[in-house]
Amino acid sequence: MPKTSIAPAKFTHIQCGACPIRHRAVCARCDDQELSRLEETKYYRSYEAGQTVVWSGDRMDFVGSVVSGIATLTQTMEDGRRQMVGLLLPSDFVGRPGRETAAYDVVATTDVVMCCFRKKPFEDIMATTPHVGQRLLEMTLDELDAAREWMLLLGRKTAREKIASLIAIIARRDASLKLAKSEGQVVVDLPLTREAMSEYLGLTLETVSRQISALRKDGVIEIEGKRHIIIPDFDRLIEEAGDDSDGGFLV
Amino acid sequence: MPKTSIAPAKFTHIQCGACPIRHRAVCARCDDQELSRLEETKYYRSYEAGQTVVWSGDRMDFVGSVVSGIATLTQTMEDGRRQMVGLLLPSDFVGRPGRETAAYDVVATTDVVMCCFRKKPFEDIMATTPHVGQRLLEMTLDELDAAREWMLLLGRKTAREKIASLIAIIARRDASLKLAKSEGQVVVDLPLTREAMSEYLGLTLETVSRQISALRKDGVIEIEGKRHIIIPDFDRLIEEAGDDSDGGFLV
DNA sequence: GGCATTGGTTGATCTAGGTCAAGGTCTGGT
DNA sequence: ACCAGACCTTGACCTAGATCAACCAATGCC
Repeated sequence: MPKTSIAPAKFTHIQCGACPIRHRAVCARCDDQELSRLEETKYYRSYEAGQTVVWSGDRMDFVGSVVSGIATLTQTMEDGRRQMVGLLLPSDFVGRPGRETAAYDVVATTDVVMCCFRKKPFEDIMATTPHVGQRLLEMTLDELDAAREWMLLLGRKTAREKIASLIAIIARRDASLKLAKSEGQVVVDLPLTREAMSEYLGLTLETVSRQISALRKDGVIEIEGKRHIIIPDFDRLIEEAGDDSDGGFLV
Repeated sequence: MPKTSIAPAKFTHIQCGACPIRHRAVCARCDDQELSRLEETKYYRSYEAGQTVVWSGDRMDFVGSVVSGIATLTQTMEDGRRQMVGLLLPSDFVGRPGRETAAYDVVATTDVVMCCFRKKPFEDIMATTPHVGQRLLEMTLDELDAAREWMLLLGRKTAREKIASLIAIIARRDASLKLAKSEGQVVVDLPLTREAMSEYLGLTLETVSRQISALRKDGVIEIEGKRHIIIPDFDRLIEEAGDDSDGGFLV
């Protein structure tokens, strides 16, 4: 495609044309030259469920975003205590421009496809294309907000509130939500094992299991199988989560 | 001291000439025009210890950075449980470009001087001056890292480890460190009450008090008065903090 | 100087959640 | 069909930290 004159506000997305979710993607109004420079270095990688994408401390020479599946960022202490510090859903960004080595373990929780860019060219484009950096700033600020909400959860919520919060958080970001919500109830498929939930919430997996059972017994949620959850009354769940600010979403 | 000619390679900082700490400030290599645009909207505000700078949910039409003193970001649940989610030391940035209302209570823990810019002009400058956004991205990424370290602390560390971690964190950012370190021991003045510490750490203030006493009894720290702490062996403190990655600082 | 207030310590007791242990259920492989 | 292994649940018991309460030491105010 030949470069035409000054295009009228082209909204292009760095990651790729194929990535289904655009609204949170690293996006830019790039001209063709910029786009092609990125396209050159773009590539896809797939990971199987359970596979580690990068180990904390390892050299990480790419950045990217999750196209499909779910990955986590986790910190580990010497004695093995683990705390999840990031939950990466499709469209989320991975990697830090300007950093050499990974600061956290990145693990594929389900099968994951990622859209990657080698870091060096990406950084070059960031330096020359303000849009990219601006979008990245926006996304990083969102992540910081999420981290702070998460800190309240870790520091002050009870186990029951933590579980309710997690279910609400996942429900809010789950695509299935929009469909099911209109039918009066919210349905979620938990993409995490009980152990992963415990690492997210700062609990043991036994406590997670018990509190899920308790919420079921009290009618806050219904469970089919292990992972499929029906929320008959979302407001009730929010109440159980003890959320003050509900993330400004869906209430 | 009279102002001399145009300094070579102007590294100017948005916040102001007076702000003592420059390395973490929102900095830019601005030309004179850009600088003057910012100068126009710059102003200082002082707050007394204990005073609330902004309430969560309030309109916040400025951004700024801490010049002196210490402020905190805190989240509160309906029933009054409180969790600190940000500790703002001199040079730290406050406020989120692109957001209308404050998401957290901002409280001056000590007397605080802040260097502020009205948000609208600041955002305009961000849009036209890439350096500013780039610096802000860098700072936000640092904050995100700090938040994730904090999440590990909240989710997995024992009360004793939390206290040791907090002392280490403050010591690392304390200016007095450099002097004292060279003399073989590290000296810190805790800028927080026991209650503020408990809100930082997700503990009660009684537990904070007890664990500080315990660390003193075990010789990890020495205490003069209530707030003045001497760390005879910083490595020992780090060990007590259970830190895996020690923030890449001072070890 | 007396007294209230704020910030801190310490003790006694209670409990939410951790730990240890025994099963249960599902899935895939042979 | 049987088995192994991952994943989950539930029970019994224990402990770190919360809660409740008394008290101490500065500081500021009249």
